[in-house]
Amino acid sequence: MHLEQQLTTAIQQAFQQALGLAVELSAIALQPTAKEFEGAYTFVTFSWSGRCQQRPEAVANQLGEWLKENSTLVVDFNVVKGFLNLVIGDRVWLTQLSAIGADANFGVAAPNGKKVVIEFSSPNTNKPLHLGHLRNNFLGHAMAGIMKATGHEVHKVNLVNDRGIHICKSMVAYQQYGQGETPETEALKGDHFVGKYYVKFDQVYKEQVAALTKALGDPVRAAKEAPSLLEAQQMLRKWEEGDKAVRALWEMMNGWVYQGFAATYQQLGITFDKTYYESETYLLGKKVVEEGLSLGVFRQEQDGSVWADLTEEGLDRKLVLRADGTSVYMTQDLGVADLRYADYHFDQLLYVVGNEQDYHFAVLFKLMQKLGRSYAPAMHHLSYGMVDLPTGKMKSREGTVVDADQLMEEMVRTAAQHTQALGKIDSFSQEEAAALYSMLAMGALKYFLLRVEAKKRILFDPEASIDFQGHTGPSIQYTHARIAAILRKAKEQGIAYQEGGVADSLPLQPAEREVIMQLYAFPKKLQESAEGYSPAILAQYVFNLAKGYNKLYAALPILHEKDAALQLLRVQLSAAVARVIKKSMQLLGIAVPNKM
RNA sequence: GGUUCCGUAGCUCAACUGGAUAGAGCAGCUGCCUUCUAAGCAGCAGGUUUCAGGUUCGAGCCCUGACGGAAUCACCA
Repeated sequence: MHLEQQLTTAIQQAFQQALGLAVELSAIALQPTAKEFEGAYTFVTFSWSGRCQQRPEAVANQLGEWLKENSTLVVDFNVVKGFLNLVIGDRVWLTQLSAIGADANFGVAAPNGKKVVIEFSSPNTNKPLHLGHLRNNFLGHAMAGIMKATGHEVHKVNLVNDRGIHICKSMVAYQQYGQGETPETEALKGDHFVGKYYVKFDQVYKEQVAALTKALGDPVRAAKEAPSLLEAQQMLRKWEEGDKAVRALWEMMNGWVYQGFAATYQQLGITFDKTYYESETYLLGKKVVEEGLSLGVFRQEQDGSVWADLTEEGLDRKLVLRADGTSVYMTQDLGVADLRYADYHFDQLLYVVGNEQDYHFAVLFKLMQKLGRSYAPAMHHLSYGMVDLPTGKMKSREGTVVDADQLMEEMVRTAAQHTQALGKIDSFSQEEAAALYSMLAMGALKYFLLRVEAKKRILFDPEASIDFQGHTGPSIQYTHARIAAILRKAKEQGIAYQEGGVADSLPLQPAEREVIMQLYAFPKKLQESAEGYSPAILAQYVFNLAKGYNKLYAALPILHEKDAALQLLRVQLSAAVARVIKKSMQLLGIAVPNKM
């Protein structure tokens, strides 16, 4: 049984025996003891003072006495005001370390039979990925790992936004200005090649609007009637009609983009179990709209448009079908939700989408509920803040974006410079070195984006490059490499260690105890991370673990320890830390090296 | 204007869901590599947690109201 459970049960008994009070187990909460006091767990007695008719200190003292006397876990206690600090015996911690070592899958929960679908990435096929997309991808991928490790059956799905007016804009621009160019002739990655025309369209469009505004004296009309826009709209209609030439152009350009995306995903280390395309799903919602009409959930206006009225729920009126019968975003999402459920019968459906769509999802979930979908409560929006620049929001059309491919390239270069300057990997082949640079670059980037709580916006200053020192991915990766070196040497020196079988009668140094406690907290942190849909919790955890280990590393000899039993213990402890660091980072989507 | 989210050290972020003297990293300053990887460790300095009230034994966290920032409220996606 878990230590904390054992302790709360013991405290329950202590209340009964020492104070004659029957207390519910769920009412007893423990917290970690603050660093400046002795002890591992703290029970706060202020709120019990009334029920016990005694001062908090008195309650704490009596509970403490009883626990020290009767609990095998508690070897000592101290009371500060209403805080009862419980000291757990070293034997207990060593036993736990032994158990951690013996469990090859420590922290990973057994399958719980719950099915989770995580939708993330969902790129548009008219432009390359930028830093904001990276946050989405990393969050989705990390959540998938975390949910899997907490026992869920996880399905990662991508819904590619491959149709619509924005795609047609790139197509129009290419048709007019492309002159037979291809990614090959221009030596450009496919997504960047297509993105170039999306930007080109916007330039042309703006010039036309400006000219037209002068001619008409009406900026609103000009914005709607600019020839390039009309062409794009015309192209969208042709696309929907299935016009052969338009479809061929569309397929060719999307094909280029997919090639580019494949390379980017490859470098990101991100994969999907299934990819959906909007071009195949955008019509699905129309049936749901009809169903909603017959149920009275939606209402049709004179002009034929269909609306949902959510004013009673504190939301607004929302369009679900245009007057001309074509779909809007919401129409599509209604249909796709049903499709997801039909495909997976999920217990949870997680949408990783930016907070600019908070309202959209609030409406979507409410509508699914009103439509009587049993799975409506299982839908959740993992909303995250934008990645902003000092100059404001990133805008693809205006070219004010931090391009993902370019950023990764720069970071790989920086990683290479750092590594070469330190000169610790001279024995590496070119390929090995390149793999390491990439691993470190991605570690820095991913950790940078994952360590911040999802809902907060991130400010990224392109002038100040992402660090490789301090509270960063590479510093955690470094800790792993350090331990790996120790373990290699231990083997060379013939120190035969098994991770289980830790001697339980050794005295522990504070640094060792601290690290064991941190290791022990891993499953709990993982659980919190999953329940809170928060990779940041795991990211913070693994940094603290690495920091705790580095402290130990600086304070105590490991292989140089003369006492064989202590030496063995420290090697075993090191091995366990390496394993948990590796696992945590892996769940976050970050690889760790054995040498750097 | 309505709704939602955010506001913590010069900067970037934590704070175990209401607990003890609010902690890390970066930047600045001081030390530590002829013992295991210095991408590390030890230390100094840095705070009226935006402000004003309230609830509570106890508030960065909960409530009310200001102030500042962001998103959204489209027959856009």
